[in-house]
Amino acid sequence: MSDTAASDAKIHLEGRLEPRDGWRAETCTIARTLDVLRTKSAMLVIREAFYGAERFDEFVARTELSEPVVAARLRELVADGLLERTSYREPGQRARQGYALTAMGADLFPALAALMQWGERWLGPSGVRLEHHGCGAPLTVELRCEAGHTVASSGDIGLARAPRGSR
Amino acid sequence: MSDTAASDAKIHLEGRLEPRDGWRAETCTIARTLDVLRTKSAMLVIREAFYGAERFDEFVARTELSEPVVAARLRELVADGLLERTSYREPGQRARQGYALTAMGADLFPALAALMQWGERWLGPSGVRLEHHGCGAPLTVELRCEAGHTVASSGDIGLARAPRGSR
DNA sequence: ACCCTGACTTAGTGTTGTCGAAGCCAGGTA
DNA sequence: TACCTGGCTTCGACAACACTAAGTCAGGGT
Repeated sequence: MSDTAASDAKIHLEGRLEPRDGWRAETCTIARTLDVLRTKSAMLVIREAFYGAERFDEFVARTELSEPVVAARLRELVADGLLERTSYREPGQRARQGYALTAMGADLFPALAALMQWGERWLGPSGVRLEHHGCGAPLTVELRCEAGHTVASSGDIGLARAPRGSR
Repeated sequence: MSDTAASDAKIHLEGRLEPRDGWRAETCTIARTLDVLRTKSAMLVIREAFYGAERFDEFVARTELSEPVVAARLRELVADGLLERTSYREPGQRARQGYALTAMGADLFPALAALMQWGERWLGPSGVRLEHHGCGAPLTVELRCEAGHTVASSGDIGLARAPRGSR
């Protein structure tokens, strides 16, 4: 556990991310994001895409979901732009279809990694971990501000109205 | 968007996080984590806890969920150790109950922030953003390895069996 | 020409999540 | 003491999600 969390129990965002009110569900990015990742099964499909699954069967076997569910999720995720269809041909086989993450889908990686990190920390180790290719050091997800500070935990974070037109 | 993503479209974890097989659903941290965050409504409740909600009504009003659902999620999240009951008394009022994030719950912040960041990037801006208290600079979620490198995207990441007994 | 395999779809059914409306209880205020 | 408010719980109905089992279809191999 160490330094990061647990040093400050009972935080609930001091300063409270005040300007809550006035921007509700329609606006909220988290709600909108959860609408795209509709369900748990979608997350599992995406997880397997990261783990390298490409073919329908692989998704079915590895997610341990039923075929209809996998088919539905793949269709939706393609429609939403997280995955795209690819086709490939193994020698002596007919052309087959596969699925690959788009840039949009691949960019979910930090979120997946954050969930993974939380699970490792609080639900116990799983026996696998992410590491940086090349240097082999374990990966962590961190919050940093553009001024370069590493932000410890939810303590000193504020919610601000974004300056209009800023990305 | 800049440098981080989209520079490398169509990645699906090069190197493919190979050792997939042999560790399945029971083991997988992501699946276990999603079991705790059962449903979308649980995430919304946690989101509001971060935004400073403490009282039952606040959760109901702000999550826009029904009372029975909020009651059920709060009960479960308390049972799972993400929230804890508090009691407080406003002057001239009777003692009331509230809910606050525990260290375990608060530690989910990076995951929420990562989802938020993804949503802002790919689903369009919402008008709010997170910033570092004190310095006021916007926050980002980053993957870094312990050797200090910032890892661009899912490109150069590997999955390794964790050395036994490591945290 | 026939069979096989991969990639799905369709049909029927059970489970889980959510909702609105209403009810209940405890502690304060009037 | 009677009423009000916050914080729930109960009820009945509905929609979303998942599962099993079976069927379809296209292309290759034999």
